[in-house]
Amino acid sequence: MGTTKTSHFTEDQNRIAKIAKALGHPARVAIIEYLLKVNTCICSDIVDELPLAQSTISQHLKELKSAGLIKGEIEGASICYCIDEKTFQILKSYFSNVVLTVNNQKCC
Amino acid sequence: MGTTKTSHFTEDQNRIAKIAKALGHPARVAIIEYLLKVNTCICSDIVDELPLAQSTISQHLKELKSAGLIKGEIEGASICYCIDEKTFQILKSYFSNVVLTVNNQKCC
DNA sequence: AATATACATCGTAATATTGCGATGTATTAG
DNA sequence: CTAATACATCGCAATATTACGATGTATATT
Repeated sequence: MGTTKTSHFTEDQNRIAKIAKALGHPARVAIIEYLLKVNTCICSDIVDELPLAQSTISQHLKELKSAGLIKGEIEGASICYCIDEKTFQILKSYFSNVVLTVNNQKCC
Repeated sequence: MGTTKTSHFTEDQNRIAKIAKALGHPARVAIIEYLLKVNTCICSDIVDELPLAQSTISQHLKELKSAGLIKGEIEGASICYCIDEKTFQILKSYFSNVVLTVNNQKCC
């Protein structure tokens, strides 16, 4: 027990769940919002920005990257992280669709 | 340790994180999609639909409700659950905004 | 009143997440 | 070559999540 029964759900449901899960932590939301604010790709600045240890930030970045929410590119000694637009587009479409569908139905 | 440092982040970041976290499980995504499909509010049907025990479904519904993603209304002996449009509207707006902001910036 | 239906909650086992310090690896600076 | 900078990864402790069966509570049926 304790393990999510991934295989019982559709690929799409698992995909959305994985992306949502990656955003399911305030630090990771904060990282995304920071990346949006600074326009350009930044990396170790995030460690200065957030009240978390470097190793913790690194872990969060790993999760965001693995969910496709950010991209990272080696730039000399440091790594340039930035928003991965495609995945956010998926979220936008997904929720736009949900709202559209809900609009056409009455609720309890 | 092991606890999220909620207090270090903005209310908004915690709110988005909580909603995203609630969607961060394929079973809960499946529940939302099921509710979208059946148009009307349903309840114990979800137990028949998903390969999970009744107690597990009940827990998932509790999380979805606490995040504001669904509403539940007592209807005799059963409870009528349905999508809470407002929260999905928040998500739609949030991600629309992200996509808009990203569009105006170049990346690595 | 007794039973059935529809949930919610409790207890608990297995596993995952969060966070940190310490350590490892690669690039850059001197 | 050495030291510094910029990360990633490891190992651990604390806590949270997932899932289930068992049990509790409320309404509905007989």
